[in-house]
Amino acid sequence: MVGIDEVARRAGVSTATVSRALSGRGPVSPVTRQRVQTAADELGYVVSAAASALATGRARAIGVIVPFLDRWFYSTVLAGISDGLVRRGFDITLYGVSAAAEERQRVFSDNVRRRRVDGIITIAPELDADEAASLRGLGVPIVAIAGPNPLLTTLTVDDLAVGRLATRHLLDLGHRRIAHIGSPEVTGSSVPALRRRGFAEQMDAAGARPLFADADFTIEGASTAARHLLDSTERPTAIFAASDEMAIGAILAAREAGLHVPDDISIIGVDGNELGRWFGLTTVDQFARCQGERAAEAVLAELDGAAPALRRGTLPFALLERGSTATAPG
Amino acid sequence: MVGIDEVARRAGVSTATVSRALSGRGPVSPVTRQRVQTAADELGYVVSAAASALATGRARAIGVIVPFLDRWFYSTVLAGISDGLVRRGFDITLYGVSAAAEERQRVFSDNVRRRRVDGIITIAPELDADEAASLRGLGVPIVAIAGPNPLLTTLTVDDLAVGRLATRHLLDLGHRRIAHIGSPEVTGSSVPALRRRGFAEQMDAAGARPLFADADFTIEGASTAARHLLDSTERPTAIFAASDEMAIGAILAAREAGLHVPDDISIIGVDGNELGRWFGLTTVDQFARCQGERAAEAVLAELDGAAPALRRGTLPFALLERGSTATAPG
DNA sequence: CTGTTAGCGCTTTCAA
DNA sequence: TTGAAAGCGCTAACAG
Repeated sequence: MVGIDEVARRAGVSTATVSRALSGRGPVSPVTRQRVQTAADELGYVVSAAASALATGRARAIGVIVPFLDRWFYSTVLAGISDGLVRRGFDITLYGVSAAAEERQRVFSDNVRRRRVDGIITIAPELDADEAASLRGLGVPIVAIAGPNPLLTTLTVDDLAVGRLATRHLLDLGHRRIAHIGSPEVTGSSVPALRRRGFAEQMDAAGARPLFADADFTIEGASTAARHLLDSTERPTAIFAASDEMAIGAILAAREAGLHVPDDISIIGVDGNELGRWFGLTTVDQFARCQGERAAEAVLAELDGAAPALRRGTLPFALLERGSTATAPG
Repeated sequence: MVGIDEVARRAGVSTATVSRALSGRGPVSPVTRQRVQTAADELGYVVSAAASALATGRARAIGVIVPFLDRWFYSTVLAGISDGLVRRGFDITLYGVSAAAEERQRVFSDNVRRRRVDGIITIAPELDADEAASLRGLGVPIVAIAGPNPLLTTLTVDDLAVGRLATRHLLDLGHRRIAHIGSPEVTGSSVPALRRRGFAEQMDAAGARPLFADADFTIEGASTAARHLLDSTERPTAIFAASDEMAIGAILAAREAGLHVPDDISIIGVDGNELGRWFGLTTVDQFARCQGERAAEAVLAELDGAAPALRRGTLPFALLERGSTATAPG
C-alpha cells in the first residue's frame, strides 16, 4: 500500500503539503496542488482511514443502528441513508441489533463505542434507557427516525395525522362503517397506537362508530383479522389497515371471500410499500427512502455545526390513490 | 473520552499491560488482568478503533458491497452477514453501489480503498473488470456471493440444479405441459440463464416440450406473462417461475383468470422469499440468510489464515412444498 | 509477567 | 506558501 511519503517524494514536496493539497485544508499553490494530485493519481494513493481518523479525530463514517435488516421499512430507510451519505463521501458502519439481549448489549457497550463513527442514526429500535444513555455518552450527533423516541430527539412522521388522513379519505368517499386493522394499543405514542388514535378521533368527529380488529402487522395476521370482519353481520364497507402489508392481507381475504375491491369494499394502507403497487393499493405514503435521506442530511448538518435542534423535525406523508378505495356501495 | 493511559494509571500498570490484558494477546497474570478489567469497566474505557487499527493494521471491520439495499434478496443476505459478523465482534462497513456510474466509481476508487476494512463481501453487483481488479488490489480477502462472478472466486448456488429440481418436481407430479417464466437469456452463466437451462434440460430429458415466457423478475411483469400463457390455446398445467416474486405474479394472474391453484394449475418459484408464505407458494428455497452467514464465515476464516480456496463453495437449496403445486389435472 | 520504547500513517501547529 | 516536527491512542518488540 502506497503511503503519503511516497507521494511526497514523487511530487517533490513534504508530506505536510501532500496532506494539505489532497484534503483541501490549508494553503497550497495551484501548481503544487496539481503536482501532488498527479503524483497521487499515478500512485493510486488513498489516505488510510485509520491514520487520518487518529490524527483528525473524525472518522468520515456514520453509524446506523437497525433492528431488522430484512424488513421492507428498515431496508428502505437504510437505502435512503446510504444515498445521502455516499454523496458526501461518508461511509456507513452498520449495527444490526435484532439479536438476543446479550448481543444487543455488546453492540451498545462495545461496537458503537469504539469511536469509529462521527455520528449515529438509529431507526426505531426501541432503545431502553441504558442504551439511549450509552449513545448520548458518545458525544456525537445522534438522529433517531421512525417512532417518537422519548429518549432521543427524533425525526418523525406525525402518525396521528396519518391515521386521520386515511380515515378522512374513506369518510369523504361516503363510508360510515369503517374498520381499523392494527394494534390493540390505545394509549402511548408508538406508531401503531398513534395511527389507531388518528382513526378513532376522525371517526368520532364524523359521528361514525369505529370498528376495530387487531393484527400483528403481517399479511397473514391481517388476513385472518379481515376474514372475521367480513364474516360479521355488520360487515364494514371500508378497512383502514395500519400498514401496507396488512392492507394486502385484507385484500387477499376480501378476494377469497368473493368480494371485489373496491366495488364491494374499500381498503387503504399506510407505508408506501412497493408491494402495494401490484395490488393497486391506495395508501398513505410515508416516503421511507426520503426519511433515510433526511436523516443523513440531519447528522451531516449537525457535524457541520448546525444546531442540534435541526434534527428534530417532522417528515412528510401523502395520500397515494391507486384504486383500492372507491365510493361507498349503496 | 477516557484513554488507555488513564486506565493504566488507575490499575497501577503500564499501558502495554492494559493493552495486553484487554486484548487477550500476550501474557498477563490473572490478578493483573482482573485489576485492569475492573479499572477499564469503572472508567467505561473502550479502545479507539482508529488507534488500534493504525497500530495493528487490522480494522475489525468487513466491507459489504450491495447493489440494492431495498430488495428482498440483498437485504436478507445482508442480515445474514450481519449476524455472522456481529457474533465475532466485527463491524460492517456498508457500500451501497446502486447509484450512478460516477458514484459507483467513487465507491470503488475511494471509499473501498481507505483500508477501513479487513475483508470484503460483495453480493453480485455485476462488477466490471476494473472494479474487480480494484478490489483484488486491496490485498484483503474477498468473498463474492450470488451469481458466479468470473472475476472473483465465489460462493454460489448451483442454479442449473435449482432449475432442474423445480422442473423435476413438476414432472414428478405428472405435468407435461410446463412453462418457464424467466429470462430470455439462453446462454451465459447468469443466475436467470442457469435456471432456464436447468428447466430446458430437464424437460428434454423427460421428452416434454418446454414452453417459455419472458418477464422482468417483477410481480407485475410475471403477471402479464402468465396471463398470456393462460390465454393461449395450449395452456400449461404448470408454471415454473424463476423467482418467487414472479411466481406470485403468476398466482395472481391465475386467480384473476378464475383458475384455482393448484387444482387447475401448479406454480413453483425460486428463492424462499417470505412473501411466498402468504400465497402458499411452493418454491426452491435458497436460504438467502444462510448465504450471508456462510459468506461471513468464509471471510473470517480466511482472515484467520484459512486457504483462500475455502471461499469457493456451493450453497444449499431445497424444495419447499407449500401447496401451490399438485398432481396434474385430468 | 511487566515496563520501556518505538512506531502505525496521517495532520497540524509553528517557523521559516 | 512550504517544511520540520510533534503528536493522535494504541500495539508489539525487546529488555528486564
